[in-house]
Amino acid sequence: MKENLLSLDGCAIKVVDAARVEETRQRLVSRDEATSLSELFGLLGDVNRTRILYALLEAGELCVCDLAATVDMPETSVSHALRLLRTAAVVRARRDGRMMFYRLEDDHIRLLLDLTLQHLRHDAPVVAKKKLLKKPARKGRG
Amino acid sequence: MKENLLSLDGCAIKVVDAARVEETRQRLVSRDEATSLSELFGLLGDVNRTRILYALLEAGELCVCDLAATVDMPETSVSHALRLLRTAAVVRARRDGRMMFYRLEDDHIRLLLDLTLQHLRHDAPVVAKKKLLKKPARKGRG
DNA sequence: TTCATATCTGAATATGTATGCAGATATGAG
DNA sequence: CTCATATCTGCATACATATTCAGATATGAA
Repeated sequence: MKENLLSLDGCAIKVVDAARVEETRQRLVSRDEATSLSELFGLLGDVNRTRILYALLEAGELCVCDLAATVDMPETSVSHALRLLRTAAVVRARRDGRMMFYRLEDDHIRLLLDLTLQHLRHDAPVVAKKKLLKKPARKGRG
Repeated sequence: MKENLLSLDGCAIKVVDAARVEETRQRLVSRDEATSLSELFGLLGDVNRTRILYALLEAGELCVCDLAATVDMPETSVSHALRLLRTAAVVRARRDGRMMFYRLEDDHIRLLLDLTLQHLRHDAPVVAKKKLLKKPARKGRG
């Protein structure tokens, strides 16, 4: 009999390795941190914002209209996207006359984008792209 | 007169630095790559999945029930989350008897999680958390 | 075989989010 | 001042996504 019961907020949950669960729970990121992390990731989880960010990674700094031209999107959409990214301190804005120039906020962001792109290019398609896999087709991945 | 016109798919868009736009467009990640990248980021853009991943980062390997206990979520929710992560090759599953053990797929993922957590902890709150800024309060920014 | 356990899956709904439009704001020129 | 340009913002809707439930599958035990 390996199973144990671990009581969490008054609700008993069956666990196998209670010690490891307890230890992991203590070292786990807090809910607030997890929320912040997921909000950051969520911002990158949109194709248009992603393209904007990688455009900035390549270009260094671009104004809204050039950014819109680069990623081929209406300026309004780019502006909406940039607002979210700016609010989350993923990009930084600088005004020059009537124009706003945007660039990535810091090297953490650049590294994050670069690392993920490397991951993608080395590890092949990340997502099946379709509506998940209709068939499990669990084969060559062992 | 600095402005130029750059024609893209038959639609003229005003740009400031046409050369930089053109160069950036050529070096920009493709749409397919951007889609894959954003899908990966999108997977991390959910608090529950984020907590699951950081739990795996701490624990190394956990079965579904221990994972559920660790992050304090119903097993069904954890299973749903794991399916998405598994499909995207973010986590890897191993069966042992009736149980499935999950761990992070590779070091890219570990590095990504670690880097982002460092970014968060060094750079303070990533997102304002509220409904964006209610007041523009555009004042001291000049 | 039958039963119990651990996990998975599909469907419904409820919530969140992106997109485009219309108008607002900010800056520079005259 | 007025006008034009560059960007921003709020709102509405259309789309996507998380969550939950009920039932399915897979494995082990008897």
